[in-house]
Formats: sequence, C-alpha cells, structure tokens
Amino acid sequence: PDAIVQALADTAQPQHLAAGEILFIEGEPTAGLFMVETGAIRVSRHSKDGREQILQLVPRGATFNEVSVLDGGPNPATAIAQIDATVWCIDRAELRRLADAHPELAWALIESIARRARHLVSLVEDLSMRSVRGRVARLILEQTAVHGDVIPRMLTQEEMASRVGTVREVVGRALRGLAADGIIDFDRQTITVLDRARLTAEADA
Amino acid sequence: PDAIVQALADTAQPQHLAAGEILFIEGEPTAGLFMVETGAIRVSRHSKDGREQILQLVPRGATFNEVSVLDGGPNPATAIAQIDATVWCIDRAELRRLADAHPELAWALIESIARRARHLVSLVEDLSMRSVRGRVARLILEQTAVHGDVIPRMLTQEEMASRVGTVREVVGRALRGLAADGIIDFDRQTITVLDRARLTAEADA
DNA sequence: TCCCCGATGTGACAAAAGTCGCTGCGTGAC
DNA sequence: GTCACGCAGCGACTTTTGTCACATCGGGGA
Repeated sequence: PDAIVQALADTAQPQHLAAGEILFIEGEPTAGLFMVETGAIRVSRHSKDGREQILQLVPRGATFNEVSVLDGGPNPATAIAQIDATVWCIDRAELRRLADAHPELAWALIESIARRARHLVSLVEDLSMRSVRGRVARLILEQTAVHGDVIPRMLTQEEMASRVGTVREVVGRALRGLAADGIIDFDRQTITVLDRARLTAEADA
Repeated sequence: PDAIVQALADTAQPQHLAAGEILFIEGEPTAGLFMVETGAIRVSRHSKDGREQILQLVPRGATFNEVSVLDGGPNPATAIAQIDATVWCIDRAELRRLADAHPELAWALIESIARRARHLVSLVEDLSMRSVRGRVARLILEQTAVHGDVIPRMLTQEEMASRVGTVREVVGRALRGLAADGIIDFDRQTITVLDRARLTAEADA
C-alpha cells in the first residue's frame, strides 16, 4: 500500500552497520522494528558459555524484531550485521500510531509475526526430534530452493553449526558423513547435492 | 472490552472434549481460534517415530492456535485434551471481521501472538543450549511460581519428558540426580524444592 | 481384599553429540 | 613471496542422551 509505505519511510531512521557490528542486544528495551535495505542481519540468542543459536538470517527487504515492538517487552534476541548492512528503524510508538490509522498495516504486522512463530515452531521440532545430520540435511535442502543443486557456499561450518544448534566439528562430521554416503559432495566453496531423494529422506527422518 | 467480548461470545462455538480426545491436527487447514473454558489443552508436535514435543499446556481462560488463524495457513501443531475440557471456537473469518471493527481486539491478538513467539524463542534456547538436567530444573522452577516450593505433582515423568524434549527415563535420571545432590526431594506425588538457589543455578547453566 | 495396570526405578548398553588437540590449506596483508 | 590467520579436516576420547528389559509400587476396581 503506497500511502503507508510513504508514511513509514517518513518516520523511519536509516542506520549503517559494518559486518559484525551489534545492532541491539537481547534483554534490552525494545529497539524498534527494523527492515533490511542492504546486506543481511543475523538474529540470535547466546548462551553464557558462548554458544550462539541463530534464529533468523534476515535478507534484504525483510523485517525483524517484530515481537518486542508489538508487545513492548525487551528484545527477545540479539541482532548483528552478518555483512555490511543498512537498516531502517521504526519506533514502536510511531508504528502503533500508523497501524491504528491503517488496518492493512496492522494485518501485515500480524502476518509477519505469525510467519515468525510458524518458523520458530519448526525450529523447535528440528531441535527436539531431529539428529544433527538430519538438521544439516534440511539446511542444505533449504538452500537448494534458492540456488539449485549446486550451492555456492555462503555459510561457514561455524555458521551452519549456529543455525542447527550444534558446534563446528559436528557439522563437519555430518557433511563428511553425507558425502561418504554419496548423497552430497562438497569442498570449501560449494555443496553439491548428488542424490536429492536420499537427502530428503535424511531430512525428514 | 465488554462489547467485544459479547460479540465474540455470540459467534463462538462451544465444544466438549474428553481427556485424550483430539481437537485438531497439525497440517490441516486452520481450525479457528480457541479459548479454554474448563479443563486444559495440550498443544504439541509429533515426530514420525512417535515422540511428542509439547509446545504449550493451555490453562483455563487462555487461547491457542492464534498462528494459523492469523496467517490463514494450516495448523502448526496438534491439540489434544489434556483432561476433560470445554473450549470455544471462533472462526477465522469472523475474527477478522471483528478485529477490523475493533482495533483493541486486533492489538489483543497481536500481543497474544507476540507472547507465543517469545515463549517459543525461549523454548528454542532451552533445547539448543541446555542439558536435560537444566531443562528439568527450569520446569520445576516454573512450577514453583504457581505452587510454591512444594509442588503437588500434576505432570507424569512422561509428560515432563514431552515438555523438555526427551524421554521418560532421562527425566527420571535427572530428577534422581537433583535429589541425590540434595537440591530437590520427590516421590510419586510431589516435588519439593530443598535448595532454591542451587536449583536456579542448575536451571540457567 | 486381591488383581490389574499405569507410572516408576534402575542398570546395562548403544548411539549421538560435544571436546581437544593438531594438521593443513588458501587468501589477503605486507 | 611469505606470513598470519581464519576456516576446515580428523582422530581419540568423554559426556549426554536414548534404548531395552525388567522389577516395583500403589491406587482403583471388580
């Protein structure tokens, strides 16, 4: 809706971030609603012992931190620039005002947070009932939707580990295991899916 | 808001369920928004090999299945009567109509789904970075908020296992371990917190 | 009262995940 | 060109979890 986009753009504040820079931290009062204009943002939780669980990798054009903006509570997670990025920030109060004026905006927000919740449910299922190998298989499968069967590597094993909730070595083992079984092939740059059927089978074990 | 409650009550459909009865199943088209009038509902995901991960135990007065109602997608989880229950169902279309007419209702929905998302994030953190012992400790701690330090058992070990994402025997081990360390004491009916400080320490490892 | 059965207690094992400690590789900085 | 480092590869080993197989416990019914 054009009028709404315009109104949002008027109140939004742009912000530039260098790769690795922290945008906001979990537990702090809500930082506002963000949209990624360029680059990418990593939203994650950190455990005391330094492990990181990625909740979403926010691509260009997508929004994040809906939860705390909408319920007014503290940020549920930490946001860090995955690569250099520029984001726009919309204040909670402004957003609420605009949403009251434009019901379509309210519904857009509802749908976006519902999507988030749905995604979280599947993440819970993943962590709760799938092995690391299965989760890695799913992650790869997810990437094929974007890149096709030859995936130019965009994630380091360390990052893959943070996505699937484990550590680097275990991801490495899983990859080597899948490769040993002829399901995929990979080197430092690329993952190639050799047997999509079996990969799918591994993924929904 | 009285007028709204009235309007909702007018369109809502009541439904009775015997303990163990299935209300709706994940993957089916949205079943509507529900509110528990009496009893309790268990919302969970099931893996192919029969394991169950409880997402929420819905008490009297609370609502569930917001996600699919708000985004129109399929039910993200399965709902089963934990004990005999009566629930009210509000159709998606009706709800949307009412929400458009009453912005306060729309915000109430937003807040309720934001709460859900927040809860899911903490569940993810639990599964991803805590040991079973830690999760059990957290579960017990959570109960003390309701019952105080002597918790009349309402969950079987099997159910506790479904909540913390593991199996019965492991929960038993965790409980025995905590008891052996003098942190709690328990028998078939009751769990007693002996050392709240150490239990907390176990919980946020 | 006695029996049945769901809920538990537990030990022995099998498997998965996590830790350590290094070795190698390759690329960007100098 | 070579050095420093971040990323990866891997084997050995420790912990946690998950499985199995039974023995028990106790309360509610018949």
